Amino acid sequence: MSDTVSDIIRDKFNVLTRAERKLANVLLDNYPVSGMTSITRLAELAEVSPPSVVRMAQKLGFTGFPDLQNALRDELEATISNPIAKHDRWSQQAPDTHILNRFADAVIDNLRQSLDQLPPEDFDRVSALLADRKRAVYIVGGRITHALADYLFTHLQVLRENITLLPANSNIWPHHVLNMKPGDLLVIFDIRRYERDLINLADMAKEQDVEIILFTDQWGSPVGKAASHRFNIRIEAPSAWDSSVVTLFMLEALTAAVETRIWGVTKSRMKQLEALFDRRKLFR
Amino acid sequence: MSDTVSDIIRDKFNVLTRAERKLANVLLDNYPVSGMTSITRLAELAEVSPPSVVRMAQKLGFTGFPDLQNALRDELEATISNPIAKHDRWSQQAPDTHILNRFADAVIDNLRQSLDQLPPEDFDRVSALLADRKRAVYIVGGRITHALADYLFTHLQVLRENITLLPANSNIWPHHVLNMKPGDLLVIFDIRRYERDLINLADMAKEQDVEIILFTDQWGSPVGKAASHRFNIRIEAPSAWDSSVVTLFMLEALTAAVETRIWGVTKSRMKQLEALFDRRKLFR
DNA sequence: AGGCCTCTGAAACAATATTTTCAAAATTTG
DNA sequence: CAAATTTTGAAAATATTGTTTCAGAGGCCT
Repeated sequence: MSDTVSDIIRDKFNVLTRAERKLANVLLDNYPVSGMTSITRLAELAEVSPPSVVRMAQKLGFTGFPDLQNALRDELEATISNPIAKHDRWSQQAPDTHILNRFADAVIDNLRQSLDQLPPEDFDRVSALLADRKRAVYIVGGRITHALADYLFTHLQVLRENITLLPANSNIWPHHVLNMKPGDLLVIFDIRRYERDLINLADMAKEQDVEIILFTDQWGSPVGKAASHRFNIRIEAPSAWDSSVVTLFMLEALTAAVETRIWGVTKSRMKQLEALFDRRKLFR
Repeated sequence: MSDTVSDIIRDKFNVLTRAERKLANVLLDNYPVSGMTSITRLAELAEVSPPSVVRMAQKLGFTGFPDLQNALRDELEATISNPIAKHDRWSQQAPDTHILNRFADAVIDNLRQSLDQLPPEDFDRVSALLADRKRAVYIVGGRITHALADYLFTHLQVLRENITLLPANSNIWPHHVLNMKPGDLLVIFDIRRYERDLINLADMAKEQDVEIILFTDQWGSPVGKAASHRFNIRIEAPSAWDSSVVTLFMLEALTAAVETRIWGVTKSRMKQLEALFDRRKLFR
């Protein structure tokens, strides 16, 4: 890799003129952000004239000031960007363009950006709610997200009692709303295309003072208005569909957090479950 | 201290328009360096017009684009000049030890190792099999993996005809075996604890010359003996359970690969599906 | 399906930024 | 010390960026 701008400046410092050295000092001080202004302000800052800035840029080997500025920005980007985003190839054996690698890129990007947007306190608040055993939990998904709802249900059900998975058929949702008490939780999955029935359900539940936890995409389902907690998850993928990978990630992390909070309860439930399985000889 | 630009963007994300959201995404991706270019290049990057950039800047409360850019630069300076602040953006929000970060580490590790172990040719062979419309596809999962089976089913069903999801109840599996013809495919999910009924099912299917595709963990389900294709996936997680995230990743990548192979068929099926949905007014 | 409304980008325009020119100031050299 | 040389910034020229206007596109509602 070639030299950084600061390397070049230090290299050529002794052939710089008085005005140019003033500039060099300003650039190196608070590097490289100080170089991210206009040539005019940089000149003012160094108390030299704009032409001096141009001359120095050219002396350092750039075609002009914008060229130097681009170099600075690229360096900055390399410094700041996340190390996890920088990988060579996921599957060393497959070419970059193989769907596996393209998918891996997309998913990691989604993960990084989703985490970036999620304040940990929000996450903690939701895990606390789910760990509150006085609150019944209802879970519902849409056409595609039904499998995710199912997954969360399967896991939460082991952790604690009072978990209900609403059926796919929306006709009988009102029956379940009937059972909901104030303070209960309704976990809704709604990813574009947003489903009409889910909005109705959310509104009905809201009227009963049920707290709604929503998993949606970065654009945000209209259910968001009724929700008290919202996870906006990036779902982009090199495919005709969206990716649910990061959503599943959130569910697992959430499950793990709840598990930690009520480990006493969970532990004894898991033991009991083991015993039941043993009696049925379900596993080998 | 006042809000950062990224806070403002997230706050107002739901009142942003389509073009503005594209921009917001570009800005938040590689934040805040991506905002340090000219308005023209930023617009190009987000594939919107320069005026949209100005409008968004004003919507966010700045007088214009330069004003927003100054705010970004000030933030950048504050971040960089503070030696204690980590440049790692994940940990800016959550400490390293937060379950979210630990989970993310684990998942990325799982992904890397799973991809390393998977010869791309194997992956391609399986996607070719699933794209072969002469073969019927049966899908079955266990207690935990049932949701994954469901997910694969939902997606494959749109791609092509002749997909069947076996019910959770193993009593009626033999009925389905009865229908399987030589060359048909049986996709089995079996992750520890391996389930007894799945082995029986695999054996029965094998006797009918059905090709078995197995998704399992790094230790390998006993179904592996009967399987002609096997995905060994890392499933470790900082939790009492295993993680299904990478398995879901594989399913999505596989779906995307199949989709590419039979795009002609898939496209017309998707169109038809859209029309059916429209008639039902399922979505808003 | 049609009308209303919001959103969007092309193009014109305005404001800056960057570069060039050139003469004066500073520095070096004999 | 004065002439030659280099360096410098004011000002003009040029290039680019940022903003406004406005007509048409596209979405949303009835």
